[in-house]
Amino acid sequence: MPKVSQQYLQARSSEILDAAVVCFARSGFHKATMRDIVRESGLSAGAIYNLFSSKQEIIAAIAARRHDEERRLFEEALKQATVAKSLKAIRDHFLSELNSPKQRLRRRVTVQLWAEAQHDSTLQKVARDTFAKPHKLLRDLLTDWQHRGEIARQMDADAMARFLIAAFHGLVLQSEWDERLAIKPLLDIFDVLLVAATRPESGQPSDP
Amino acid sequence: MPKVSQQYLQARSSEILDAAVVCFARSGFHKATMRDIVRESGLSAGAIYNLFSSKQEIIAAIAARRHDEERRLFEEALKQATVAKSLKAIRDHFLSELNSPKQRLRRRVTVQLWAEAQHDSTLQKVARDTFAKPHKLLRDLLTDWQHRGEIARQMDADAMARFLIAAFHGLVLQSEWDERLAIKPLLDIFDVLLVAATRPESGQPSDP
Amino acid sequence: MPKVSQQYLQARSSEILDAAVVCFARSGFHKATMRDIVRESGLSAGAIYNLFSSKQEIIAAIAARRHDEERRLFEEALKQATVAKSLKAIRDHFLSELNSPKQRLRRRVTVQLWAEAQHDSTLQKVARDTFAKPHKLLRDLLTDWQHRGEIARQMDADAMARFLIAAFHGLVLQSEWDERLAIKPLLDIFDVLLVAATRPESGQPSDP
Amino acid sequence: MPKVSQQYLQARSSEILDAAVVCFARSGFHKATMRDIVRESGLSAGAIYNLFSSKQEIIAAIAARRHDEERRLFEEALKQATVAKSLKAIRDHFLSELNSPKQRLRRRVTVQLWAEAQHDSTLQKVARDTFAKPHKLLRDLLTDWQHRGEIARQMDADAMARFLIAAFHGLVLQSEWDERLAIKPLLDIFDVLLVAATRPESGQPSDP
DNA sequence: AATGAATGAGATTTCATTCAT
DNA sequence: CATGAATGAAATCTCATTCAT
Repeated sequence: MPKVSQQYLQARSSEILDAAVVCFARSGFHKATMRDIVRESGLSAGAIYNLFSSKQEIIAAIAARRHDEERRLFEEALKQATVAKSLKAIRDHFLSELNSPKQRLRRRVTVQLWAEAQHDSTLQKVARDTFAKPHKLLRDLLTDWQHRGEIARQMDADAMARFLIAAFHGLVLQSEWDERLAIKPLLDIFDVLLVAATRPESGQPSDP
Repeated sequence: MPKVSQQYLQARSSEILDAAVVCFARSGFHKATMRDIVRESGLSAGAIYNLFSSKQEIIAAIAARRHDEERRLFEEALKQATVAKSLKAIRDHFLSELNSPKQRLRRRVTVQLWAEAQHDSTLQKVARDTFAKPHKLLRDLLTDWQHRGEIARQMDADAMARFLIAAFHGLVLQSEWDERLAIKPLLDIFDVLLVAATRPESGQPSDP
Repeated sequence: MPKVSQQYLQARSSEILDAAVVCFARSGFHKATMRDIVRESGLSAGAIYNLFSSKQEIIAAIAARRHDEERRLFEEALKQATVAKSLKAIRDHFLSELNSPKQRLRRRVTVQLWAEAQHDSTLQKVARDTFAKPHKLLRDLLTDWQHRGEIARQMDADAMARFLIAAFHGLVLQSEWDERLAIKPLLDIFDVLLVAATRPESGQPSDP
Repeated sequence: MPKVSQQYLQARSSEILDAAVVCFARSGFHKATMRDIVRESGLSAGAIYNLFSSKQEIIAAIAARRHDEERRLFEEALKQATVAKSLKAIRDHFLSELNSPKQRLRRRVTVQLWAEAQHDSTLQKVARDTFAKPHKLLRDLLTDWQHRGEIARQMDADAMARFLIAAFHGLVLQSEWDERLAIKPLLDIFDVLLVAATRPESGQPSDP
């Protein structure tokens, strides 16, 4: 007979992570103290250390949670009927998230994870995967499109996928620097890029 | 009549910042200690504190230096004879920097500055400016192109500039995650996007 | 339901203050280090900082404790049946304390508090109060005596109270400079002053 | 041939001590830094260290200067024609100094010297002497008076001198705590005490 | 299981003093 | 002699983590 249900533990863990995200978004990984997280979560230090063996592990758990969400999101998008619709779903998700106040904390912590991953091999692995998996899915989507002939064959799908994801990441930063980032024009730019890719002749870029 | 020349002090400051960048790139702003910087610089703690009144101020000075370099770089690019050449200079600079080992430390610290700026108003201001100035210059460059009729008028120059810079920033992250990021395909993608912009629905080809 | 009782915390605080007094008496506020206090108290740095948020706050707590003791002491003295007995109690307390070795540490720290209060507004307030309350009580005691006609009406009770307290304070210094200060002759001088006050020019002898 | 005249050095030393007194009065011995004194004096660190080999030595020189002034003052007072006039001169000097704004810095530093002397044997010696010499002179003055029969023989001249000096010292503290200390009533109290001493019968104190 | 007081290594910063120029 | 940049020992305080209750 388990002392507490698995479910209870998971809920408890989740609460802790939520509290930690609030603290980290507010003060950063290093300025936020365990005491802050204790206070924010309403639990005790001991209770937290029963579920996470260190502050670093809390950060890792946040990163892992992010990773899962990202993966699920891409998987959802890929269920669309056509490649075009899938791309549109991805586009819409990322861009609309950009100035959702509800996602603000999440975005702030994401930027910190990029920095922290430089010096923590666990986070590094998660960060790489969080990029690699969507990158692969997006690349395959574009490749699929190419094979169907709807997109220039000479277009490098891998690079295009990289480029799109890079832009999404860069826009996360811009949403930090500019509270009221206009999304609509960015949606259009995104489309321009994809439309460009669908014009075979554009595959041979001119010298701008 | 100062005992030591302005030039000497500037050189000394610069040495300190270089040492600090090495330490910060290696361990991160928070795990790198002042003692590390003292050791790396070969100076004494006091000598450093004569020029910078806190660790945070060293970080701010690194950010300011970055800001200046970025600005100078864009100004150089804008001296090119044509808009197309200016864009090419910018593209080449950013993309070639991406896997220059010499710039590796710099890139790592840049990512940390993004995170740190969230909780330090001085850095925040510098970060915003470091984005805003290039953004404005690039936007004006594209607008200029539009006015000359070499680019579709319905293209939103502001958003396009944002998007390009976002991609550069995002690629800085990817260069962290993938040591051997292939640059050539990305150069091509960049061109595709610009070509796309020059080939509006009206189908009028742009300046080659 | 606190994990440790209020009483326990108070006892712990008191131990820390005792240890601090030993260190401060030995080396002075500035030459005594927190490490000294940690060692002397047998606790850890963290345990001390849980109860006092800075070294300065420890000093303030010592001053406050002194203030309370002084107040209590005067209140005790005032419970005596007659004004004359109250004055005698006060006189005896202050003068006998002067070369009590047990109070030696306390006296040394008192002198330091006078100096420290010049540059710390919290201590300044406490120092002022520690003087003002006894001064008021003593003044009122003397005034009471005047109203009963047992002391010359032209005597300035406020100034007399000031003068007596000044002498007590000055003798604290002398006890520093002269380890074997003779108390008896000072008791006599004190009485002379009071007797003088009771024999105004009108030559009416006072209450014996 | 002396590089610089003796006189010049003395003037320079004096300037340094003046600057130091300003700094010490403002911030206390420990919070005032050598850099503060350098700035206040308008000299360089090296120039100061040529004349004083340490900060502690500057403090000692301030104490010594005080000592000399005090001694000179008493010697002046003793030149008066009668004992009564000498006492009056001493009384007037000390009490009038109490709220002279010009002497304010001096008084503040005096209090600090009392504290500092506890942990510096050089200062301790000076402090003791600064008390002992006036004490002896005052005691002898009172004894002289006794021998002339103008004061009760059973009065303890030593204790009376101690008591008076104690009161002067205590009033220095009160002038710190009460910016507008009224002097006149204190002058009167002082006189009452001396008058009491001149009444032989008061030598046998009653029990107050 | 839960609690939160205690731990103590280690971080940043200061500042009296020196000495090359 | 004067200067003031450099030194570096040492001080205060923090905070992730533990463990007796």
